[in-house]
Amino acid sequence: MTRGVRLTPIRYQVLELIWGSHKAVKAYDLLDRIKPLQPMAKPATVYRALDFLIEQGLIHRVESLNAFIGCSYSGQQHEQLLLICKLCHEVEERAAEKVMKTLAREMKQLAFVAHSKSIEIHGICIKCAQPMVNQT
Amino acid sequence: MTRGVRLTPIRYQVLELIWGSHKAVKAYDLLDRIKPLQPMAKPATVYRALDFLIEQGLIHRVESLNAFIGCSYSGQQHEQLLLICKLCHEVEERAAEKVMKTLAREMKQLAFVAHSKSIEIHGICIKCAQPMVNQT
DNA sequence: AATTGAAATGTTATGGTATAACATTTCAAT
DNA sequence: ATTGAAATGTTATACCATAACATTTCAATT
Repeated sequence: MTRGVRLTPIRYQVLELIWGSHKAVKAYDLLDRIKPLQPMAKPATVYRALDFLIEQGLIHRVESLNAFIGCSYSGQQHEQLLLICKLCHEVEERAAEKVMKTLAREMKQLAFVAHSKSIEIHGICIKCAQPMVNQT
Repeated sequence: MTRGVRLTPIRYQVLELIWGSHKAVKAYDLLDRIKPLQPMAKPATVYRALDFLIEQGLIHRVESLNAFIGCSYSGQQHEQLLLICKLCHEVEERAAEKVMKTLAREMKQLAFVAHSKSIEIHGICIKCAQPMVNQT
């Protein structure tokens, strides 16, 4: 039986597109952008690749945007929060260990067994806030 | 100019339906369920009511479910996390002040100005875990 | 009581997101 | 060469959400 995980051309192309953007990417935008490479591509093509990449921990789904972002800590731990800038739309991933620890303590206290977490913060990133400061 | 906020029949009916459920409710389910009361109702009818109720802080959108849940702390603070049980599908809202404080500290350190937060934890709630324990 | 203007609702249409179901192909292990 | 699971192709459809414009409601004003 084959046991190796296969990063096929389609999957790789989707991954490249996602990793090439610091903004979250939408499934149908991905579809448009892989069509030149994979003229046969249809929604299912993209969604299957996305499912695979998420399973492998190579990308994350951004629930509040219905979009996808490359994982900055691939292979490592899998607790992170996402900082989503309303201005530049860039998404930053942070491990935020203290937050996660506090959260874990809280869950334990409530006897809630967490399987997965979606922590998404919308606001203004430092790069977008800085220029405003300079306009004194 | 009218300044009072108006909880019209449609809005009230939608709110009642959402508050009557401990599970997150989908927009089109709401549509089906208000149709007996409001035969004219269409998707926009429901989505407008939902927008209003969210603005007023009476309900929350559950991003990871594309669904809506009543707010347990209406009118008060508005930092909360949602615990979503995979088994019974009930959603519990928690203020989790320690978590929020830790998160605020983290945001400050990163100079990220948070406007809104979506913190959704999927797992098994205490009520659903308990029965398993009893099956010794 | 009539006027008025904003808020709310009615209505039609469409766009965006995602998956089910079944057919076919690929590919590594045998 | 065979084979069987994984991947992909293909068609269809379901689900989620909003745009745009028409009409109605209703409280404040005249």
